[in-house]
Amino acid sequence: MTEKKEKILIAALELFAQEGFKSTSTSKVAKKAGVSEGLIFRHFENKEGLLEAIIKEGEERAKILFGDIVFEPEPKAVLKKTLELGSKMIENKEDADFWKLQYKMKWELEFYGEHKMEPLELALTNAFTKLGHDRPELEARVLLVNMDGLATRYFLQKDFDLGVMIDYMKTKYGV
Amino acid sequence: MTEKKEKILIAALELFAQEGFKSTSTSKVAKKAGVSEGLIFRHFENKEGLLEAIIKEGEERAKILFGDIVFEPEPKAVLKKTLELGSKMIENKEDADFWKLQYKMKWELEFYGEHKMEPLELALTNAFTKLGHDRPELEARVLLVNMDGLATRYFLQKDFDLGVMIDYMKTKYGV
DNA sequence: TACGATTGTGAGTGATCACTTACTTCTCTG
DNA sequence: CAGAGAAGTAAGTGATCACTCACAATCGTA
Repeated sequence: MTEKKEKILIAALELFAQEGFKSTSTSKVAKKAGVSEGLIFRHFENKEGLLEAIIKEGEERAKILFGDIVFEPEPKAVLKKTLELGSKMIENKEDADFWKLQYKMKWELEFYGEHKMEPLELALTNAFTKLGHDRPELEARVLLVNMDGLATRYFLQKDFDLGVMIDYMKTKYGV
Repeated sequence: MTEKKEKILIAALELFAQEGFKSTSTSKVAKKAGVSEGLIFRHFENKEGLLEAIIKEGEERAKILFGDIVFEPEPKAVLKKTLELGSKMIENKEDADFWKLQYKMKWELEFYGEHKMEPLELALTNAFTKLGHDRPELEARVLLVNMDGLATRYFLQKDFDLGVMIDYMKTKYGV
């Protein structure tokens, strides 16, 4: 990975997360990265290839984040860690940009990457089962739907206080 | 409102909801509506003016939907009707397109129309107060965040069963 | 029916899009 | 240090973009 290739990836992540994929021109990415436009197409097959490279890099982040939850044996700790995912996703600028891009792409490409969430959903279902819930699979889905709602609000509503909401939900779930 | 102007609005709503605002060209709208591209700019100042006209028309829908909840005196009925909003939003194709467009625009333009939700949030806070909740304003926000999550899933996840989720949440809230 | 206003068309406009090409500069290795 | 391959550039390419303009058809009304 050369220095300029890295600059292209970082500039593209930031711009795609801010303005969307289709609305960001390759010339804009090149300008922001401080390279010639042609270089983008030397390193990536096309504009979509650039997006794929960003997503692929980010999926490593997701594996680390989710892994910590999936292998947690204590059911209450599973709930706690899931709720705290929200804070972890935005701990630094590049992470926040990546997760924002993930949500943005869902709407731009109309594709919900449900398979990515499957292990998390299973871990939550398992946790709710252990905690004696009547409909653990629905309870798990409610929690995940809630997380989607929290992400929507956090990324789009300037004054939304994510911390307060997560704390409140923790007390609701008793964790 | 001439017949062709109406056709432009309907075609644009469908295309904007499907492919997004920026990614839909005016020539595509004209083709779908069966009119010349120039006519779009005779009836609307520019492409954004066309979008504004669609949003404005749709806001009447929102007022009707929300009004029924805001003026409901019985607190449990407020919760019930709020949860049932989800089903009402997608009762017919044009309504579903409009609400999908609303969510899509939030992400495309990065602007959460929080003021639109204010009366609903107040009504919910009031309902949770009457029902004796400790933190009614947070409880109201949790419910609205959940609705955002449900919308995200319904519009983006093909196999998402909205009815089951709404029914389950109704039992959770005891309504 | 005459005529002004509105509605509608189709062929433009320059700007910008993703991407290519011809070329130069750097870097690494035998 | 020669030379090959990788990295990088600048100036293009045709296609498509939002939008305009000159003109024609249609309409409401006096």
